[in-house]
Amino acid sequence: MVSSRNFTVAPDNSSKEVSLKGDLKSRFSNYMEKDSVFENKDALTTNWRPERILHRDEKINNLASILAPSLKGEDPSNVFIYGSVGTGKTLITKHVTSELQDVAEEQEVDLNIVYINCKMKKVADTEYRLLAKLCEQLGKEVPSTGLPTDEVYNRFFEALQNQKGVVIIALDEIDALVKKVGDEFLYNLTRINDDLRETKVSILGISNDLNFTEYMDSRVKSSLSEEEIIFSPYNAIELREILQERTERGFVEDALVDGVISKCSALAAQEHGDARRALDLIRVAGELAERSSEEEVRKKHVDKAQEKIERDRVVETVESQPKHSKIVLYTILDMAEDDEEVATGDVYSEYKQWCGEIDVSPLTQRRVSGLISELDMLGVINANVISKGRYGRTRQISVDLSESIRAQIENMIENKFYI
DNA sequence: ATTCCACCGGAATTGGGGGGAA
DNA sequence: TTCCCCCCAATTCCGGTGGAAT
Repeated sequence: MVSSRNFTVAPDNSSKEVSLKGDLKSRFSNYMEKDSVFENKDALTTNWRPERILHRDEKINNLASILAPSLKGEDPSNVFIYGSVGTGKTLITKHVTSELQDVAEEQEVDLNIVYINCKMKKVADTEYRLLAKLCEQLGKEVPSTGLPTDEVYNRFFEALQNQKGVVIIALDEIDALVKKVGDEFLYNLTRINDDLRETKVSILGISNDLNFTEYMDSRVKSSLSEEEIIFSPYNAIELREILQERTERGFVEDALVDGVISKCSALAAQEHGDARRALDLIRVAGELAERSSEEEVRKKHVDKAQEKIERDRVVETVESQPKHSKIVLYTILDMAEDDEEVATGDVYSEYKQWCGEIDVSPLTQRRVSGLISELDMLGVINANVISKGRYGRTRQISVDLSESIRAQIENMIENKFYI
């Protein structure tokens, strides 16, 4: 703040600044005047709610009819929605619940719908935080830490008692939370109705994992999946229609060269029929076209977009890893350069060497082993446990990153540790 | 059919940092 | 201030285990 004030007031060498400012100004105004390929970029993001939702009529009706009893003050059955990423689960849930809410308001029915994404880091990714978030949504603030979980649970209960009517709790990405903290909280949630008088709670769980029920206690399973809706992936044709619809809103006319939409849908269809991916591809392709001052989005931009999305994803995940994870990754990158595949033990001894050089005390092998499997799950490296018979079992670690991504990561880590 | 390596991976625990409430 | 809580990385302990070698 201080420095910016100094900068604008500085009286001397003003000529330099003026011209600099002028440059910047003209650059900004150029930017403003330049014909954008985008008409409304929001329409190309996943949280945009299109007025027409394609290829999901059946699911919408299905969910609507399950939740409808709430308008009569009856508690709807608990629902479980399954489907892999980008199949429209969240979109449909938000759509149906907001319509439901509107009708409830018109009819003056007591209905409260709470939507929480359980994967939100530091927000709803533990039992405590989920309950705290639920309280908050029901209008009862709870400190973000400090209290015993029981206490938060009590406050949540009180908040519910003050609601009256039906409360629908939508828990998105619930599989991630259960895998992390177990299913006990769900058991409590499903049984909460037994103790409530005026309020009725029903739960709408959304899971990316189709085999998720296996992680749950059978009692929880049966009460939670009174109703189930399964979302199957979109095929390439459906994806194309969805993109067609969105791009009409998102891009200016004729901004897309023929075949660009098909290309995006085909690529996304290959990757499990993921509509989110398709949208990301075409949006980023547009951004790249715009950045290189072109007025049309071409197929080459889609290729670049795919590379950029992957690079951003990897760089971002690596950046958010703890210190030692980065060091471990660095040693793996270094070793896998000449050796195709490396074993955990090799990585560990090399890792200890690095730690010595940069004056960091090394972690145990157990921990490093854990870090390696985390990096594997994050899709940064590949690791498979194999048996070398007489010579033990270990992970076979390999790196399958494009040269540019790899270089960028190595650079980032080197800068961080002055290697 | 056994042996036995070089780890894997679950579980329990710790320790330091977040923060209540009284 | 004291005592309690939660969170997360990390440690300690330890019971497995696939399959080449014997």
